[in-house]
Amino acid sequence: MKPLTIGELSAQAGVKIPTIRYYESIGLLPAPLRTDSNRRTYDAAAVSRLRFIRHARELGFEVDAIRQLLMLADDPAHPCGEADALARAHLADIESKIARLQALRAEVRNMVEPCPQGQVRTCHVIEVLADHSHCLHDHH
Amino acid sequence: MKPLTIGELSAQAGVKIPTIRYYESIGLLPAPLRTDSNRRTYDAAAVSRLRFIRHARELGFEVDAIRQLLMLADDPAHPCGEADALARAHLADIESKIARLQALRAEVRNMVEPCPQGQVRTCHVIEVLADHSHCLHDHH
DNA sequence: CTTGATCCTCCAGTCGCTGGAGAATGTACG
DNA sequence: CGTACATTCTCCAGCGACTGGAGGATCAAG
Repeated sequence: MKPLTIGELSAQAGVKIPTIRYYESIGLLPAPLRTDSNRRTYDAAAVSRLRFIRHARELGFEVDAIRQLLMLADDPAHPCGEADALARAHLADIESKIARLQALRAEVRNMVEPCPQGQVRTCHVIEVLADHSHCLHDHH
Repeated sequence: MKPLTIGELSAQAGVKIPTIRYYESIGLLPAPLRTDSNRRTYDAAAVSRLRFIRHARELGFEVDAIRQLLMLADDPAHPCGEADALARAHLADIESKIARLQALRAEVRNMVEPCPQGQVRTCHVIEVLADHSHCLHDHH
């Protein structure tokens, strides 16, 4: 197969060119071969790897977690438990984010709803922000 | 009232000292008076303002939004609609974040659950990440 | 008077990119 | 073959919202 330019890799994987170079610089992508004129050349494996990275990023995995997942993926004989543990930790993280955002939504709703569209002097939004005791919860 | 040091302000408002200086540098907090030996001195109004900022940050408002809210709060005769609009925009943002995280949670659950604890070769986590087509949705 | 806490400024780092400058190539058209 | 334009290269700076360290000055207590 003929090798790909960075632009083609970018198009095929859906990742911007500067981001590809950034991933290389932090060691997520291996440094590719270069042409005589110093341009990066990629093969199909690079497309897969970059898609893997992109997908994991879209799912909210941090770069360090992706680094571990890639190492695991590179070793097919490796027991699955570690990848599973990473994903489960990520799931727990997502769930706590959801819970916090839901509490937050309740606060902000409480802030917005009784606003009588008057002046700032009597505005519930400003008042709530100025005084924490108007909050539904105080754990934040 | 006797003025506060930056450390006292920090303790009373629950905001770290470097963060206070940072807020001053970006114009969220006005530059305070200084002692003869160049130390910052604050009054009770600074505590309120900083608490307002902290509270808004905890509720996830961005600094730019807080800047606007502060200007509104500083002008009691101002109509309430703008503060309300800011809060409502923020509410919509929170709701979309929750929706995205819930979709994400479904993906990651789908990734984790059927994992038979075998080897990476057959690991669902790795497989899903490597191939987007295993996803429940493809809008991400 | 000494010790340790607090404060000052400045600068660099965090994370995950993003984009610009300026130079060197590659490609397409006439 | 020349010219124009697209693409790529490296390096560096910036985003947001802090955080922390270095190195020095000053304060408060014993």
